[in-house]
Amino acid sequence: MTFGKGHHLHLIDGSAFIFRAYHALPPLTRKSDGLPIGAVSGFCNMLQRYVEANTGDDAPTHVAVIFDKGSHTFRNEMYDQYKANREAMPEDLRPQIPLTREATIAFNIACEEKEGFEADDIIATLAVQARAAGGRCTIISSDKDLMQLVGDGVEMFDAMKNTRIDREGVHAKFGVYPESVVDVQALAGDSVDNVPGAPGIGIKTAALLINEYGDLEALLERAEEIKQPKRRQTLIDHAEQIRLSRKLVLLDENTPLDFTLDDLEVREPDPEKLLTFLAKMEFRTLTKRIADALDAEAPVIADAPPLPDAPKMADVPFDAEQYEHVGDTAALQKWINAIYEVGYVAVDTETTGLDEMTADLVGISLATAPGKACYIPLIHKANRGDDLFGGDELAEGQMPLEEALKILTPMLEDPAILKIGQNMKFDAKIFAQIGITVAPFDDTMLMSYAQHAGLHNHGMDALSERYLNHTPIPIKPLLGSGKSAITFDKVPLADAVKYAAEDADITLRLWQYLKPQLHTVQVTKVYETLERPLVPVLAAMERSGVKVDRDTLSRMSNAFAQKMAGLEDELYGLAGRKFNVGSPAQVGEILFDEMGLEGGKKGKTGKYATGADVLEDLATEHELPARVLDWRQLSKLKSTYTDALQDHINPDTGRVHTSYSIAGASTGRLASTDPNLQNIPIRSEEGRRIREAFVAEEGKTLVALDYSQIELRILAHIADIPALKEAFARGDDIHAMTASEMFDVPMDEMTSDIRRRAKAINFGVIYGISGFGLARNLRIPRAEAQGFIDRYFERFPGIRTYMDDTKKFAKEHGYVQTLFGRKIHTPEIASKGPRAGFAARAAINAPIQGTAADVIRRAMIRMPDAIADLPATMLLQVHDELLFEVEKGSEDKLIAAAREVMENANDPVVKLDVKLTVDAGTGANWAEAH
DNA sequence: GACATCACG
DNA sequence: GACGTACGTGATGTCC
Repeated sequence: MTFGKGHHLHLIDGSAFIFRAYHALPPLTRKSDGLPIGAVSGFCNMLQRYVEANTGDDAPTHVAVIFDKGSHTFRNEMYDQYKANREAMPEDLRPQIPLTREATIAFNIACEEKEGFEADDIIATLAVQARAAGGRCTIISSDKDLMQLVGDGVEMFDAMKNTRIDREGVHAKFGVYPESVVDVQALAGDSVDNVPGAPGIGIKTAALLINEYGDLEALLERAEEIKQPKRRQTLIDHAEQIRLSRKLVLLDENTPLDFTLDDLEVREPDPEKLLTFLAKMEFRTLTKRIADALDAEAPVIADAPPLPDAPKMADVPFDAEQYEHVGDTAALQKWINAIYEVGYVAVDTETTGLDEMTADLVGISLATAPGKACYIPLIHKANRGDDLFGGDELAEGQMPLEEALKILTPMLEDPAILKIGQNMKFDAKIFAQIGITVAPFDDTMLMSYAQHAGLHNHGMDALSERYLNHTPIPIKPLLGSGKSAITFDKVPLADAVKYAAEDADITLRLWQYLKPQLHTVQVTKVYETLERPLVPVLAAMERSGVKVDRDTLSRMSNAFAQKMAGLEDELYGLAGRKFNVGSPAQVGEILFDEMGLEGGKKGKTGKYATGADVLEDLATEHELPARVLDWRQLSKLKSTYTDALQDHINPDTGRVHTSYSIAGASTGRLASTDPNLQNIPIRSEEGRRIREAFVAEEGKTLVALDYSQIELRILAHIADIPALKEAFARGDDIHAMTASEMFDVPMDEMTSDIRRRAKAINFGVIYGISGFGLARNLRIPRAEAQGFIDRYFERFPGIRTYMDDTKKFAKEHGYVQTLFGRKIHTPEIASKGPRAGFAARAAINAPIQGTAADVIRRAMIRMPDAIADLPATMLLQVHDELLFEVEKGSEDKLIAAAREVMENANDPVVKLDVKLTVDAGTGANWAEAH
C-alpha cells in the first residue's frame, strides 16, 4: 500500500515520551536485579494508552516512534554552544534508553532514528513527505520546536493535555502562524537549547516585529526604521547572531532516510513478543492489562528473590581450606591468566603494620570469583620470632619478592584490568612505596559509604556480616595482643593463607553485590565523582606529609610542663590538699563538697560536671576553678599536641603523615587520624603558636587557602534567602548584616556584641537551632533566645521552610541529600523521644555540611591537574581549607591556580546563586600562612 | 572500655 | 504538655 490520499501518519516524539515518563514516576527498579526501570514502565504505559486511544474511525494508517541519536548534530557544527548548557542525562535513565527502543519494537511499532540527526528533523522530513503525498500527519508531541510544521494537513497532538494543536493553536502560542514561527524563535532565542537569539527580545516582541515587517530578513534589512532606540540597536548589533539562530531552529526537511513512509504502516502487535518483553521487565500490572486487551494468557512473573536486606550468597559457601597458597612463578602465572580471562581481580595486601608509611609488604592475596582466592606470601619468616636464635630466616614456599612483583606489576597497572579492594587507599599507599600505581580500581568500602552513610560503618567485618552472612576470620588470634603481639610476617603460612585469601574472597563477593546496587540506590555519580577519585589524591597528600619542627614542639612542651607544675602548687594551696588536677571527679569533689560552691550538678554517672562552661561561671567568683581551667588548657596542648606530635614525626621523612578516613563522617566530610591534623589549635593565642611548628621545607613556603563562610553561603542558596544572597553578592560582613536586619541597628552603628549574637544565631541555624541551645551558647534566658529565633524566621522566612521541608523529607525517606546527590541516612528520625530531636537537627545540618564537603572534595580531585606545572604540593585538608607547600617565587601562581579550582568547584553540575570565595595566605609556617 | 573533656571546622 | 537539645569529628586521661 503506497502512502497517499486518505492515509494518516502518526509520528510520536520518543524522547519526549521518555523524559515525561522518567519525571512522572518515582525511581522504580526491577525487583530481581535492581535495574532502574521507571522510565521504561511509564513509556510502555504511554504507548499502551496511545494504542487504546487510537482505534476508532480516525485511527492512523501509518505510525512511528522517532528517537534522537547521538548528541552531536549538524547544528553543533554551526554553533558549538548549541544545547551546551543541557544537563547530563540522569545516571539511572541512561540504561533505560535502549529498553525504550526494545519496548517500541515489542509493541510492533516502527522505531526510527538516525545518527547525527535530531528526532525533530526526521519528524519534519516525514511530515513534509506525507503532506506531499496528499495524506495527513499528526505529530504526537507538544514541543514548540515542531510547531513550524503545522498546517496543510499536518497537526500536532498533546498527549498529556489531550488537545490538538492546529494553525490557530500555534498562533495562540507564538503570536504568528506556523510559517513565521522560525523567525520568531530566531529573535526570541531559546535558553533550553542555548539558541542565542536577540538579547532582550522575547516571543511577544518578536511576534510584534515579524507581524509588522513580514519576515525576518525584511526586518533585519529595515532595522534602521525601528523607533525604539534600544531595540533598533540590538537588531543591528546582533543581526548575524539572529541569522545563525534561525538556522539552528529551522528543521531539516531533507534528512536522508533509509526507509519510506510505506515502511511505517500500522501493524498488529504479536501478543507473545509483547508480553514476553513486559514480563522480562517484570511489569505485573501492565502485563495483565495488555494480556486482557489482546485476549491472551498473561505470562507468570516469578517473585523476586529476597533482596537486599538479607542477601544469601550461599551458592558458594566460604571454605578456607580451598584457598590456594601460591609459592612459585608457575602458580602465579596461572592466576594472572585467570585474571585476564575475567578482566578484574580483588586484591588485598598484608603488611607488617597499619601505618602505611612504615609498614612493609608481607604478601598479596587475589580473588577472581566467589571462593576462588589465593595468597602469595613474600617475606614470611620461618618462625614466630620468639625463638632467640635464627629468627630472620625466610619461610619455605615463597618466591622472591622481585620475581613476584615482576609478574604482578603489569597486571596491577594494566588499564584493562579492574582492581577491586576494600579501603584501597591503604593498599595503594603500600604499592606506591615500591613504585607501583594501582589503576583502575573499585573500592567496596566507598561503594557501601556512597549508599549507606549514616546507617552503619563500612569496615569489611560489618559488610561481610551484613551482606554475606559470614564472620571473617579474626586477626587477633593470629597476631596476639599486647607485648607478645607479632607482625603478620611471623604468622605461619598455613594460617596466613586462610586469613589473607579470605579477605580477597570477601572483597570480591562484596563488590559483586554492591556494584549493581549503586545504580539502584542512584549514587553511581556520587561514587564515581566524589569518592573513588579522591583515593589517589589523598594517598599522595598523606605520603607527602607536612614538615614539623621537633625542637619548637619540644621547647613548648618544656615550657608547658613548668607552667603546669607552678599551677599545681598553687591549686594544692587553694584546695588545702594535694589532688589530681586531671581528674574531673576530684575537681568536682573539691569545688562542690569541700569548698561548698553552689551550682554543682551531677550527671548520669553520679559525678559533678566540671566542664569548661561550668568552671567559667565559677571563675568569676573564685580562684581555684580559674586556675583549673588554665591547667587544663596547658595539659591539653602538651599531651595532645606538643608531646604527641613529636611521636608522629616519621624518622625517614622528618614529616608528619596523617591518614584521612573517607568513609568515616556521615556527612561526607573527611576525618583525620594518627594524628588528627584537623584540630590543631588556633582559637587561643597560646595554642595557635603550635602552628609555628608546622613549617615549610628550606626554600619553600606554606600557602593556605580557605573558603569564606562556605556553609552560610550554601545555606543562603539551599534555603533560598534573598537577603543573605544579596549580602554575599555585595561582599558584606554577613554577621553584621544579620545583626542589622534582626536588631534594627544600622551597619555603621554596629557593636561587636550585637554582631557576636547574630553570629551565634547564624551558626545556630546551620546546626538546627533550638531556643535552649542558643540560650546556653549566648548565656541568656531561654525566652530571650526564643525571641531571637522567632525574629530570625520572620526576617528570613526561607529558613523555616527549609528546616520544615528537610525534616519532612528525612521522615519520609529516611535520608537527606546534598546538592550533589550524596545521601546521608538519618534512621533515628523515626524513633520516639529525644533521639528524634537529635536526628532532626542532624538532618537539617547534613545537606549544608555535606554540600560544603562535596565542594572541597571536587576541588581536591581537580587540584593535581590544575597545579601539575607548578613546583607545589597539596598537603592538608581541614574541612574548608587546603594547605600547600610551594617553592619560593611561585606562591602567586599557585594561589591563582588553586583559587580558580576552589571557587568553581561546584561547576558544572551544580549552579549556585551565591559565589564561593577563597581567602589565601602565605608564610614560613602554618601560623603565618593562615 | 566508658566517660568526660577539649581541640578543630 | 513534658522532655532534653545546638552540627560534625579525634585524642587524651581517669577510673573501673
